[in-house]
Amino acid sequence: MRTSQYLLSTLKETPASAEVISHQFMLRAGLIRGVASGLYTWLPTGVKVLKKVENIVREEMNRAGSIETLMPMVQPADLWEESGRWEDYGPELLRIKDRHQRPFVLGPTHEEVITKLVSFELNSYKQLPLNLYQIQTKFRDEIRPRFGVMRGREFLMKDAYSFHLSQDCLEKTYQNMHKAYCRIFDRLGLDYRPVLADTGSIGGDASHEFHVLAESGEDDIAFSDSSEYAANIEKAEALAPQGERPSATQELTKVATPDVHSIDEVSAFFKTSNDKVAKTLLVLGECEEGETAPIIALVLRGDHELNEIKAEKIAGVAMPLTMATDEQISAAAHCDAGSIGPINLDIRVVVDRSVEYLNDFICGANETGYHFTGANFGRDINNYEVADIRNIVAGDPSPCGKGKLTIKRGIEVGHIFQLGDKYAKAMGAAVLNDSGKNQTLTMGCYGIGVSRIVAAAIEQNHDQHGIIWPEAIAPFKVVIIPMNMHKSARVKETAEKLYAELTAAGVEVLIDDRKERPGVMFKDMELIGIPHSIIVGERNLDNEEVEYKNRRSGEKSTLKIADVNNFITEK
RNA sequence: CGGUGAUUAGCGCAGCUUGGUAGCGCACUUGGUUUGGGUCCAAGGGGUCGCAAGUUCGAAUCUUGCAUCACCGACCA
Repeated sequence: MRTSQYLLSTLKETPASAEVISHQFMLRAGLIRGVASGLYTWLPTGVKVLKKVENIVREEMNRAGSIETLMPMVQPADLWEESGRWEDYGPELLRIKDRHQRPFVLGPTHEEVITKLVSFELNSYKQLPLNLYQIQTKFRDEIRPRFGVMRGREFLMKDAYSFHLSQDCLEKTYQNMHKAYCRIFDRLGLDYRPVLADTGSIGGDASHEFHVLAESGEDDIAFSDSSEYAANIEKAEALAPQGERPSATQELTKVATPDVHSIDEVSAFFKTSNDKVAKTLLVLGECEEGETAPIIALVLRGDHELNEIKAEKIAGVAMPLTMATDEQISAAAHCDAGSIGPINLDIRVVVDRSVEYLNDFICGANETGYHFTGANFGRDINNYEVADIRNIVAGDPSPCGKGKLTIKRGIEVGHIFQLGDKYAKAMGAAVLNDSGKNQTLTMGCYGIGVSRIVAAAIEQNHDQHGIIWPEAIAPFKVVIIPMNMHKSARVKETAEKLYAELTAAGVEVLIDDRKERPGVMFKDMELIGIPHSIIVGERNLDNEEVEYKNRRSGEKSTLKIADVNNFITEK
């Protein structure tokens, strides 16, 4: 490709709307342009990268025995009514009508379509297991799109669905997909980790997310420092403290604490630390429609944060988790939010494992402006349940039993999980088994955010000058940068010869044949992040040489012109 | 959806307080100059100042409403 005949579209300045580095470089290097919030046009260079990611995903899915299909983005509403998600999915599902006023949705995912398909196409156990995938555009009407294509509303996704008669068979495919995902991210050249993930409402143990590690990631990942254990913080279990709870040494004492509300204020008032204070949050419990929701108290140590996923899983707690309003708080605890405590509270009380271990702690007295000191379980509080409801913090013991946890940020680029029979049951996907009986299928589903990978790769591979593409997904492998080609016939001739040779050898090569000063070319090519540069200048031609520069290492060397082709081809 | 801020040329911004014919840098075009790290000089083209209403002789500027965008929060297979 010649830059003179290409659409390079680089920007010198960073558009003000781009917050994260990948978004800035994607705009500056001419990979994407915004069209509306969360919607982007992919420019030629961006498309080249996107296609490379897509092809690696496709090759490895094919290799793993998955079969490519393509489903429509626009899906009829009745499929979603059949699965129950027309009601459940919420406003993230974009609902549209056709000219006949018939309702449709823009597909945020394709479980409905694929399961319906399979229910028609499969009749016999002999056709199982089956694993189908597609690489296709999804639309999710995110509340807040951000970070460019990292969280866009329209994005490219690879989604695969597998169908089985037995859990055993599903687990085999699941493991196979796990391996295929590792191969994909290995080939992409990314620093990634498979981590245990929450399975949502489906339950079961088997769900993994694949995270690219980067500071700008939106998820917290917990790692053991001495084992392979890694889990999304939503999922990571906080173990109960070891040993016996220390016994009570103080009397329960009510202390006036005027204008003291937050945990920080409480611990400052009592000149102690947050971990000696219990905070009590009131949430709504489940109830029948029209009834008044019961209120449930969740008690955490002052220095810990509530894990909403864990809290939602407690039987009787409303899903989604809903905090009580001020009115509900004063009705249930007879005080303001800043003075709630578990003592003499006549509602259901769930305390975190770490709280139960406390002795002589401080908590609200359920009377506005008062706190208790010297609170103790067993003596002052007897009616309570214990559960794991907090986020783990760095330094907690690993749930696997080995080592302590550290926390890093990750970008979720893949997610695999075992779906069970939720959709198969709803959409009537069943086959005759070997005893001639109708049997509902069990499913797995496996997603990769293809467009998000492009952004994640940049987050992980850049410097102050621009992108440093991993070799496998670079838009071009090599760029030829001629110095003052329009002045020097020798330079032009050599650059053109190398361009022809490399092109003939099947190398993706870009030649910068613009009439630009060298500095402009260098800056642009570094911004775009092409891994290898060949610089052709008068300076080296007398020796039949050109200069080579590596984008990642910065390493420079001179090459004999005759050796360039082999040198680049072997890279 | 709550909070914050923004909206003036393709991009980055000034002008608004104190109303009076719309500016700067980059990019673009032309000519010259320069040529191994975003040269320099000159001349150009490009904007009904987000939209609507109001105040006023006169509105980018003041008032009101709306829209869009971004950030923080909540939310998120």
